[in-house]
Amino acid sequence: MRNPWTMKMEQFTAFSDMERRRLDELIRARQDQHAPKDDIIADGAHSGLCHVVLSGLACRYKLLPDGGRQIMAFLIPGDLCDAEIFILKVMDHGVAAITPTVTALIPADDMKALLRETSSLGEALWWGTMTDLGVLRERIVDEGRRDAYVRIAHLFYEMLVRYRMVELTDGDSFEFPITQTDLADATGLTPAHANRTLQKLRADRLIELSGGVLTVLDPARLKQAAHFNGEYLHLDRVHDRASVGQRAGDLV
Amino acid sequence: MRNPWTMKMEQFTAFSDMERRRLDELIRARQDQHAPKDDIIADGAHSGLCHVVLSGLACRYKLLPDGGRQIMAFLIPGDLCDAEIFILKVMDHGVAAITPTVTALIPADDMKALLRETSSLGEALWWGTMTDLGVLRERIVDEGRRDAYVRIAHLFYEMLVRYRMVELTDGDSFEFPITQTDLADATGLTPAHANRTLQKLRADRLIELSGGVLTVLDPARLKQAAHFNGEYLHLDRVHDRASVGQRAGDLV
DNA sequence: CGGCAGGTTGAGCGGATTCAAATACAGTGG
DNA sequence: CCACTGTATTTGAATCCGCTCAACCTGCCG
Repeated sequence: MRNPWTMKMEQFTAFSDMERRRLDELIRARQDQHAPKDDIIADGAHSGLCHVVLSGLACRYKLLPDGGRQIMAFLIPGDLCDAEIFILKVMDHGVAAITPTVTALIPADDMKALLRETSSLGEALWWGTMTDLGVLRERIVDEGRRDAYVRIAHLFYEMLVRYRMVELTDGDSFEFPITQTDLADATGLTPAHANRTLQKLRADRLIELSGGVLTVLDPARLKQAAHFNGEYLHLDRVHDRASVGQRAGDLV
Repeated sequence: MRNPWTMKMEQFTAFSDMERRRLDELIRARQDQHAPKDDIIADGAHSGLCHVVLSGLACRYKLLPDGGRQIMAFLIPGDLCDAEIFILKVMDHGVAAITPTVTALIPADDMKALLRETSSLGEALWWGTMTDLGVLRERIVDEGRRDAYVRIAHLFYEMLVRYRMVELTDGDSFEFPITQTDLADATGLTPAHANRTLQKLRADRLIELSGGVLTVLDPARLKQAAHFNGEYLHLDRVHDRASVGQRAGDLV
């Protein structure tokens, strides 16, 4: 059982056994637990530590002067929370746990040392960052030009692909325990309207969402409803892995 | 007169004279001109060349199945169009010229060679990428939680800061020759509504926009109206430069 | 002069919001 | 086992921001 960080990066690059062991060491050395609603990284912080989500669910967010909140990204196992730590002084947003979340803490210096040793990691980090950029751009299209129905459908389909990358899907189901308030904050809707739209998706038999588990009933139809085109996730370089499950690349 | 790329990166890092000369060489070696509406980089392309905007105005965009367009970012002199070229197979969006635009073409291999020579450039590229991420996140807040008035005000104030970084402002004026259609596509509004909102901004004496020149009449009030907090641009590490003009950092 | 792109304006519509109240549900303590 | 509590979800009605679609204007250029 590989750790989700390595697993995600192997969507793009191939590590040697030695590299994999080094990554496992980094992940195992120091970990932290976070309760729901707690900040994993506070806005404005700079700890010198890199955070990788190992289990649970977290989000990047910004608080607004009027008390509102905008969730800019969901972070699932395998995701790096703060690539900016290498270069920037402070975080320009916060990262908070949504469910109980375990993170690995990696000293920035250790990471830099490893980056000098192995170019695969550098490439994988660069790939991860470029993919994050792609995801953000897609979200801008969502909020700018797609209505609530398509927007939520798009988010759900993207999450299906991302969870499959780290082999946390069970068929077309996966644990995604967000509240409708979270969903509203992520999509730029009000909770009331997110609720109504969710009901339409359920009525159309595209998804089921209850008990914190999201089930995609018809991936092909959801993909179509979401106007989803997965190029922005850049899974086209996935190399063959001895994976028992389905491959994320098949969804894009 | 330094080139705008170097100038922008020097907001963050300090180059030696030798590094500056090498950068100038790279910029001068090969350039290209682009007419308005022409693609500088097509969606799906992969040329092995990096593009840096030297003059003019361009945008990142995606076309939608219904014929709509979403502009995800404006690219001004000094901006790198395609950092993804180092690692990804294809572009997941297009870059098009808005006005006649001159770009420098840098072979990815030359760039990589220079990256090995000097760590300053690597840091500056990483900083640029992290800043791009920050800008995208801020745009998500714009479209998700701010109304048309604040959204446009925010865009204009951000552009003021960015233009000042590369010393292309004349006081609080700068050339920003976008059509209202472009503005609408960038903010997720319709041209009609962008027009009405623009008129409110003019009526409130916050800005003037005509003849392709945007003048910020009252930076402090515009900043307030835009709910602008410039942390996400990460100008806090700006080192002292012998700049004759105003400093972008003063605006954030 | 005609054509065209960009800008402006108006009327009517609708998706999403606001605000409120009702309902479901899990956890907790009596 | 059942009230009690707090949180999440659901529903309703009124309202509004921004959209649609259309017409009209302006300046520029061939």
